[in-house]
Amino acid sequence: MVDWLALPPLTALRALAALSETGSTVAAGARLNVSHAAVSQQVKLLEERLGLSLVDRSGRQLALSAEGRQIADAVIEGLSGVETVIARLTGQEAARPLTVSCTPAFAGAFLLPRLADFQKTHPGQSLMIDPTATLKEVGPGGVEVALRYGGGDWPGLEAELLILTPVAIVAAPGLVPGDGPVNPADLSGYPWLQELGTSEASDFLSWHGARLDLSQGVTSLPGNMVLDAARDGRGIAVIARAFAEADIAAGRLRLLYEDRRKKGYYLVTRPGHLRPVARDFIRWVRAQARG
Amino acid sequence: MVDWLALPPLTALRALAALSETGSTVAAGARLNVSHAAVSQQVKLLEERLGLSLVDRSGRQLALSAEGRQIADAVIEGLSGVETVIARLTGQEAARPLTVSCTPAFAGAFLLPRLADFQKTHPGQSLMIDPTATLKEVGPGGVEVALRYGGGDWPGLEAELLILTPVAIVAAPGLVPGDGPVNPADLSGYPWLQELGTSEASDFLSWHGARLDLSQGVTSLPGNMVLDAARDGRGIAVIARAFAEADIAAGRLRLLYEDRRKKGYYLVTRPGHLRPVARDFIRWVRAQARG
DNA sequence: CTACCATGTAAGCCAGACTTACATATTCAC
DNA sequence: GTGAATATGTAAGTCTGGCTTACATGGTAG
Repeated sequence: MVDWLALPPLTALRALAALSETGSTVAAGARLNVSHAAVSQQVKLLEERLGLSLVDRSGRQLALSAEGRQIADAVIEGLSGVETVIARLTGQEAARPLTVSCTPAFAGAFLLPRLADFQKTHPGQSLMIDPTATLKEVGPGGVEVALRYGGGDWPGLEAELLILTPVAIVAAPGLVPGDGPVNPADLSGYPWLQELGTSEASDFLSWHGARLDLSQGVTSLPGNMVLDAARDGRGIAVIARAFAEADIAAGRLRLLYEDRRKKGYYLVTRPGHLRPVARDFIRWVRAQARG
Repeated sequence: MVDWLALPPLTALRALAALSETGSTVAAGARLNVSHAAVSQQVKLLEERLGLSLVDRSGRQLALSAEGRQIADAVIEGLSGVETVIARLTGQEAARPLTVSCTPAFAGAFLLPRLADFQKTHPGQSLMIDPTATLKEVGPGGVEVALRYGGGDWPGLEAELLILTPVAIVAAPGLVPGDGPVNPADLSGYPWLQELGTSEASDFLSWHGARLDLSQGVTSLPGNMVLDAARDGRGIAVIARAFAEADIAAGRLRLLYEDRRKKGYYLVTRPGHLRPVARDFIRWVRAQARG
């Protein structure tokens, strides 16, 4: 147990150590990036504090006394250990790939198609994508950035809105003819489509399930196959509107209903420091979302 | 080789270490005698500096991350080593007897008769007397204080005049009758007396030797026997005047000649810090010399 | 003798370290 | 549920330890 209050000023110990390494106040000052006078005064203060003679001043050049040397050696050894640990940790951290957690929908629709650009604009930075339907634990040493769909209110985490996009119900015009919004409760007798392994649609369905006619079943399909099946008129799709936007605009899909809740894709991080690679990634994702 | 400039602020490292020991900014602050806010800010600065997340802030109470713990452990270990060395050195130094070097004449005439008083007024302090005719090396770890006879100009050392006392030539009035000063060259046919093992008289004799009649020889006697022999008329004594002062005043010895050179007994130390026991001793000797 | 270099000291400056005040969140007891 | 206690963070102001600057002294080399 170190008695912190009894320990002499660390600045003075450091000055003695640098003097020990160099044998000169001028050189020690250069090492510490201070003037020789600062070193001289710190060492003198240390002598007074400890009641020891740490320096032999009988010659023109200073020499450390036996006591001075012992203390300086201990300081150098101690702080050398600290330096080593820090170098190891910051080195590890710098080299470790960034782990990004996101839904498979987002990975497939947004991230993977753009990954080559990130790698081109950020050479040497590596990325690991952890595709999960649920929010993974976010924090140092694991998932550092999550791209999640939701309302942005994850407790203990910081969330920055990336793309505001509600869940939408869409269908091919041929399947559900007509114009304008439809009350979801009126959509009966249709098969439903959702994306396999994501939470966006299933959250919506579990929220609205009591009010929908799901008697014809809900089919879960992976990735873009939901959109394909919807366009082909094989069912009503529940999907994040952003992903259906192009088809809606082109008239291939009709927007039947849009969820009122403000939901979207967020950049989610844990409060605390982010590594440079994480910060780079966040900046890049922002730019990509802005398009 | 520690890269001093790359090392983070030692104050911040210390704050992290104290936080690691306590798990609370408030308790760490108490340990360091600073406010909790100081600890909080230092740790945060350290995180920013290193680009690492050192603390897990997800709960009410702080917990160190794996990295934070590693660094804190290294700091504690390193400074604990420094603390141990310092404790050992200051402990040793405090307990080590003070070594005082002086001429046998001074030891016999001044120091030893008074030693009981020093020991009475400074319980627990121990003294070692190193009686030598010549000036011993003065410095930390060895002779810390010397009581020397001379002109006070020892290079590289600090000298404080204690007793100004020239060398004197004295003799019993019966041996050398008369009154007033005598030219030393006129003292021929007499045997001479000096103190054995001291430098005061022998320095004088070697300085004046060419001008004195030493044909009847120079007898070296220990300690007070010089004064005894002089009083008995067995020879002319060369001695520091201070030691013959009482006999001169009482008329037992006649002052024949007094050296012009300003010489005396000096407290001699090496520049640098003195241990408390050395400082106590010096203070005491001063008081004793003042009478 | 001059120039250069090393160290020490004193005095003034100033930025890092700290305090203080306030805010927010959590926990506990009633 | 409410209020009190406790923990941490943040911002802004304070202050003092650490530093710079200027000067002095001493040693060395040419």
